[in-house]
Order: sequence, then C-alpha cells, then structure tokens
Amino acid sequence: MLDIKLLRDDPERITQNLRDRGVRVFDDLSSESDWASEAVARLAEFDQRYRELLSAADDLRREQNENSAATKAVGKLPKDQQAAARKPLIDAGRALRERERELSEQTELAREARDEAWSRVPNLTHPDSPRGHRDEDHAELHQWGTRRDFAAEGFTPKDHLELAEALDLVDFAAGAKVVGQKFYYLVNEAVLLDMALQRYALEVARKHGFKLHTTPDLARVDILDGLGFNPRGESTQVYSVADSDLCLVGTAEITLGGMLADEILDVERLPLLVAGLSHCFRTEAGSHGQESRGLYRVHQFTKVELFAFTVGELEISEAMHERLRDIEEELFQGLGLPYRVIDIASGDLGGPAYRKYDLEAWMPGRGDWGEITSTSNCTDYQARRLKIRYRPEPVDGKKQKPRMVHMLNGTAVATSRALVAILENYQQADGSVVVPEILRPLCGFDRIGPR
RNA sequence: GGAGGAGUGGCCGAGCGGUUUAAGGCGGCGGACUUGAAAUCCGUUGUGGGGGAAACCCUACCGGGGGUUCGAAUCCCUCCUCCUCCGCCA
Repeated sequence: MLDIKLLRDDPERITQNLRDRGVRVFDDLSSESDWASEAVARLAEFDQRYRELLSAADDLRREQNENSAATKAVGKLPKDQQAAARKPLIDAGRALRERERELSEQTELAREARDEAWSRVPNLTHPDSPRGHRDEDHAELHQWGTRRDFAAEGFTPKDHLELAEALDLVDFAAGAKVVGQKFYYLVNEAVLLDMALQRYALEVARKHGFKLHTTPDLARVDILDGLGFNPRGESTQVYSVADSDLCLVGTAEITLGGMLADEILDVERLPLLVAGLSHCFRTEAGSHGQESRGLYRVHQFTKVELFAFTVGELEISEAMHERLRDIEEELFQGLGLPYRVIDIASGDLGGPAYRKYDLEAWMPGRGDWGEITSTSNCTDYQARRLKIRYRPEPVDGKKQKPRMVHMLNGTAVATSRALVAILENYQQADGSVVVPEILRPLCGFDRIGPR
C-alpha cells in the first residue's frame, strides 16, 4: 500500500503510474480514454469523504469527553444538589453516545471503502523500468555464458521431461493420482540433486551474510494481504486452508517479510538480510496450457528465498536490489547455466514491486529463455501495511520519527526450474546428464544415467 | 485434549468504574554539579489519525474484536498468545 498522502499531494503521479502499469483499480469506469484520471478522482472522493466523517466523529468524541468531565465535576457540589445537576448531563451524554455510534460506523465504512480501493493501487515505478505490457517491452540488460551448439555436437537436445522420464527421475502420474495434475514425485538422483541445490543456495546465502531460516509453509491471510498477495477471489494464486484464516505460502517471501510485522527496528539492525527455505504452493489459476510440460510450471516446488530489509531510502534499497541480482547471477554462474537478465516492464511488475529483474536461463529443450529467478525492490509498499518501521539516527540530538523500511526479495534458487535448466543444459548424446561440478560434492555422484 | 494463571508505554511493574493528563523504577535524551568521569540531583520521554504555515490543538490506542455505562486499563462476552500442571504423541 502506498502512503495515502501521495494521493493528496501528487495525484498526477498516481494517475500516470496507473497508466504505465495498466491498472484500472475500479472495473466500472465509464471513460475508455481517461480511466486513470477517473480512478484517481474517485479515490480522492473516497479519501475526502472519510476525512470529513472522521473529523465530525472526532468532534463528537471531544464533546463526549467534555460531558464526562462535567459529570465527574458534579461530585464536588453539595450532596443535595448533585442529583439535579447530574441528570441533564447524563441525558446529554446518552444522546451524544447515540450520535457518536452512528457516525463512527459511517466513518469506519468510509475508511474501509477507501483502503480497499487504495490497496489495489500498485507501487510507483522506477524511472528506468521500461514502460509497456508486452513481452518485447522488457529490457534485456545482459547475457552470461555460452549456449551449447547441439548441432555441432551431433544430436538434438531433449526437453527436461523426456530426459527425466527416461532416467526415472520424476513421477507425474503418481502425483496426479494422489494429489492432482501438476503435482509430482522426484525420484532417485533427482531427490539428491534437489537437496544439493537447496544446500548450495543456502551456503551462498550464508556466505553473503544472510541469516538462514526454514520457514512455515502456511501463513495468515492478513500477512498475505500485507505483502500484496491476494488470497481471495477467483484468480488467486494461493491455496486457502478450509475453516481457517490460513493459506499455503506461494513463496517464503511471505513468511520472511511477515516476520517483523508491527515492529519498530533499531537502525543498527539494518540492512537485515534473511534467507528462507520453504515449499511453495501455487494454484496457477488461469495459466492452463501455458508452459504446461513437466516441471516448469507446477503446483508445488521448493525454494530458497533471499530477503532484505533496508532503511527507507531509495539509493540504499536500489543498491541492495543490485546486490540481490548479483547474488542470483553468482548462483547461476556457479551452476554454469547460460542466462540473461531482464528489466521487467511496468505493465508486468506485480503490484508491490517498484522494480523487478528476472534471470532467464537458456532452456535448450524449449529453444528459449525461461525464468529461473526474480528479484524485486518493493520499497515501502509492503512495509506500510505490515507496519515494519525503523527509528532513524537522531539528527542534532533529536529523536526521529519511525520510518517505513524498504523490503526486497529475490530467489536464490527455485529447485524445479533449476532442475529444468540443469537437465536440459547438461544432457549428453547418450541420454545421460552430467551433474554441474559445484553440486557434485553435495550429491555424491557426477552423472545420472545413461539408463 | 483437560485444569489453572497471565498479557499495561523501549523494558520491568502498579492500578481493577470518574482525583490516571497511566503511579514507581530501569533505559534513552537534555541540563546542573565536576578538570573529566562515576555517583547524585533537576527536567524530559510512545504510536497512529485529523486540522494547522508553524507553535500547537483535537482524537484514538493498556493482547485483538465486540458489549454494558453519561464515563472502561478496570465490568461482561469472544478470540489470540504466553506460562504452570495433567493427559496424549513423533
């Protein structure tokens, strides 16, 4: 959620940002050409109405307080005068209470209407993020590594599913039977490879100063809300647990980000770097048919997530964002996987992200790049709702007001996607797969197959 | 799962219907004393929201939510969390 003051001080900035991102906020706007201005005008009306009601309700509460004080003062009068003096005050107090209740209720409804709409307004967008919403609008920043020339090697590369099935590394049929489509079992060496990837990522994270965590795989709905995930509605990406306010997490970003909700941190703790290992559950609603083969898009996978809390200054959080991207690159360079880095276009950033980089590995089986990791700077957008603040250093000996932290997340490794990239890039002509050198000590073998 | 007990400011802790603008202490900050420090003494101290150019004013907040009352930290209901004991369990 953005600071509501931005709506009052710089509505044009919000309007332009809605246009850049293609976020309509309301789905019943009449104007096709200027829906963004219309949306901002409606938000401003909501805010105005709330503030008027709040002001009126505050006035009534002040009257109530004055009335209580007056009633209390009656005790100082001579005994025989008290009852007569108290009676009109109590009657007045009763009337005030009735009006105050009514007005409070209206105020609360107005606040909910405003906040509900305001929370759908996405974060501001980095000036350098490319504008647009099509795939080709993303900016490729650079590439790393050399893609193998399979023609020169004399064979046609298989995709990871063919390889995995031939090597008996994955069982989708059993997954479908026991849970449903897009669930799977890892089998044989894939189990160890999966764990080696986790171990590798955790060690790199630790080396860079991240405090390691295993995290809960469920979280409360308000934590999801705070991080900008929408646990409700038809297009939700998360599973909800029946008869509870819990959801299966789609990423440890949720549990790592929620850890410090409602806290005011000492500035010495920042930047605070945490890493979390968790399972990730995604409904993939609306994505049927896309990338449907194999491990690329599944309902459950395992991930090591990097998370950073920094002071609320853009120069600092942007530097941290570059650092997270560097760590992601280091991880995939270590695995020897060719990749490219993408600066995500405005229309494709999630609501909370101010800027987002994706790493896309080359996937020979698809003959295309495929997203393997992603890192976002969410600035103070998530912190505001989660109430994660810090106390800045005193200025001229004066204690400073708490400020919102900036929050950033990045994938260290999502094992399913990493397995896709490894199987496809390290396949051999005989159908076997060589294990990336850096994982060998963690796996205990250097090749899978041929079988 | 059962039975008790407890949640109060940055921390500890009193208060259990209107002298509380939340006592007292610790910590923090400022000052006095001191060559300096310690000790001592004095003052000060939270968060959100609304209004205001500002000084400042108003309002809310004693685990969350709801209720009773002219008035709630205090009484009632409900949920959450923690502690003690019992049972069960990997």
